[in-house]
Amino acid sequence: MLIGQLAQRTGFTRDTIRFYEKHGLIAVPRKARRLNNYKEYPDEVLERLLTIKRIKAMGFTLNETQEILDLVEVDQATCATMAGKANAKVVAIEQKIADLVRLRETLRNAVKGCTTTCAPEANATRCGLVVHR
Amino acid sequence: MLIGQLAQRTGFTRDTIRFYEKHGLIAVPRKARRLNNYKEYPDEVLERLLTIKRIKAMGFTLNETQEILDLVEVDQATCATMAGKANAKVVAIEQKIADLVRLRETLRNAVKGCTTTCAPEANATRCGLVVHR
DNA sequence: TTATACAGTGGAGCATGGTCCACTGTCAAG
DNA sequence: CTTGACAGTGGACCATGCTCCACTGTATAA
Repeated sequence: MLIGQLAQRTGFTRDTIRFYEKHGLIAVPRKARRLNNYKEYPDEVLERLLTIKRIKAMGFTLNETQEILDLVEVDQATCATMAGKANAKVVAIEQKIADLVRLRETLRNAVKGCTTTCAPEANATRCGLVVHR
Repeated sequence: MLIGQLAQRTGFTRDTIRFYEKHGLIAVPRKARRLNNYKEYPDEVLERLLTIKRIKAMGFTLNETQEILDLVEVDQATCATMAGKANAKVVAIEQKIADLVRLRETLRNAVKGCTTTCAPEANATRCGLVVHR
């Protein structure tokens, strides 16, 4: 199928698909061209793009996605390997969540300190939200 | 003081300080040069950098930090304004946290589905972690 | 015939926040 | 007098993931 079809069926834009192609996440066989030089994408590319979509939706970067696809390529993407990668990602996500929660508390405390020590129209340089006390 | 001192006392590297200078977050008066052309940073710059540090630590981007500093500049950084910005940031952070929590659940479910339906050495294309079922 | 929508390529640009580099000048110690 | 640490400038480069652009070729319908 042509790239437009592929775009429609994967939800990726043509530009994105071409971007992935440039970066080696997908590839068209050199001979898969129509007479007019249009690329004829085989169905496996559609499958692969849907796979990329799935993996990306799980929070993996394009590089990580690439690695995973490489493992699939050489048939080394075992359940244990993939579960391990996914679990590592869970840990990373939990770290990020913890960081954000801490940040949120910092902000909340700053707001509290500000609203309890100064009037709304007062200059915020006095309440610790802008300047260190 | 010279940039080295400033770096030491703020924890920013010289490069970062110069980067901030290039981007207008700080500025040295055009005349604040020693005879040897070294910049003589007034104490206000030190204060300003520490302020930047504080604001950044609250999760604001450099652009947002810039905006806040601009408000301070024209004395419009009231407690209400600042508390409002901080609260908006809290909301944004909570959105991010919610996204990450959902992502974590997606991953956990994927792992669970994988580990319950296939043996560790099995090919992960069969368990939904790589390919849509 | 011409407008349009599609296809191809290569490369620039965006946001974010620095980091590093080359090349030059200055100053103090040994 | 040389060495080293510091200062200055301008600009390139990094990761991330696209997005857009120019320029060209092809297919189709009015």
